[in-house]
Amino acid sequence: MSVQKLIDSLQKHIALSAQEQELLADFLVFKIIKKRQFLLHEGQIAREVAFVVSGCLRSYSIDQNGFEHILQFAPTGWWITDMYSFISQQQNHLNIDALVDTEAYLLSRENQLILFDRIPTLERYFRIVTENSLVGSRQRLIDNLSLTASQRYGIFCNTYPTLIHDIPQKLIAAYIGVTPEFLSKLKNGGLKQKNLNLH
Amino acid sequence: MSVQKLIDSLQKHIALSAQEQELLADFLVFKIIKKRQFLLHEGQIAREVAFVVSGCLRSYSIDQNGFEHILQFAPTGWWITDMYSFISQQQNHLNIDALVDTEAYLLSRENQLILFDRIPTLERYFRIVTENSLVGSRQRLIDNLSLTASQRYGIFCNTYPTLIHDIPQKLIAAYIGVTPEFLSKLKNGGLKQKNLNLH
DNA sequence: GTCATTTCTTAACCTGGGTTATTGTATATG
DNA sequence: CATATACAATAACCCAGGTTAAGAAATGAC
Repeated sequence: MSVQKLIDSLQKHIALSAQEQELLADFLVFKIIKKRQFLLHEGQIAREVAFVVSGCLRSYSIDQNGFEHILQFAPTGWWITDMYSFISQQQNHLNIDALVDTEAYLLSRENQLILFDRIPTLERYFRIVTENSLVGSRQRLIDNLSLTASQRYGIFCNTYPTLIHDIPQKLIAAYIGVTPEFLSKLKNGGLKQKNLNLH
Repeated sequence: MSVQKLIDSLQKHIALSAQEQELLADFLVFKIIKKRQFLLHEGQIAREVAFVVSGCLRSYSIDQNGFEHILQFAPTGWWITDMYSFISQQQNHLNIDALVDTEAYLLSRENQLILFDRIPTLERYFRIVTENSLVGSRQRLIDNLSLTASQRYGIFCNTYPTLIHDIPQKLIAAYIGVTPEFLSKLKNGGLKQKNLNLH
């Protein structure tokens, strides 16, 4: 059973008894999201958070001019949702779809809060995961404020080494914050780049 | 006693018994940070998270070219730390200093983790606060990816209406991600701005 | 008050990255 | 296997925002 992958991920941070594992498993919903299918559409409410067992999801917003901006990639082992909508249960502004055929476990906010009362260490697990996400998000903010597009591309390649070959390049552009044309220029057009030292 | 301000903030999200309040208070350290004094220097370890009772702190990083980029302002009622360093207890990359004379309560990571075991609802409180911070950080990322400097300035004014008049304008520039010169041009130079509709 | 320091404004010029458009190349789908 | 459809590359031109510099205004220290 592939719930095990999720349990394994939890056990890296907390210990769960057999009973607790069962209880948790009862609250999870398994779902297959085919390539290009949506898990969440802008304007809906993000009732669930998803744990990716295989494949890859992404969350992104669409701006006034119709351009996509990718907030997060979620390969195997990652959690993904529209956090704003998930915690407030208000209309979201993000889309979440599958880059390839994907298997995931869904946990609704309602069930999550129930489980927090019954399994306190589960609340600890999500506290830790959220702390880590916050660190990642803030680091990316700093990178966007202080680095050139070329440096951000370098960091992307280090951070998601597997993704580079598996996803269309225009998605990488939408993540690092440039147009596909410019990323192409960066990679091939030679463009003089002074600083490529990553950390 | 000004611990009450902190307790009040907690009680918005969780309920604490009188005993729990006392226990918590025992683990807090009160500190005054004078204007321009540092709470944390790049290269140290962020042993504590700070709750601002009065005044205002900020966290920022300095890039390769010596430019400051502000990650967060923390006026009254906000928590602030270098989250990366705080949770990993590794060397941080942020500076935290006071924009005006500031009073704060400090809670060390060590004590925080002890309290999480003794007062489970406190872990809940920080889980919630961290979730909210993550939402804010991700929204700011999207804003930086999809909006013009002028729009970001508008959002800043809405988000921190009190700060605008209290802090030097160059700090606002360092937050929204432009040079002070360009922000000045934005405000005075007239510059044609098509879109100022905020949301 | 006076001198020094920091902040703000203005202006001329520069550049990283965007826009638009064309052509080429994979990948789907019938 | 042909033909849509999505993706990538290249190039000419454009602009938001950066750079440099120099003076004006505010703030602070004595």
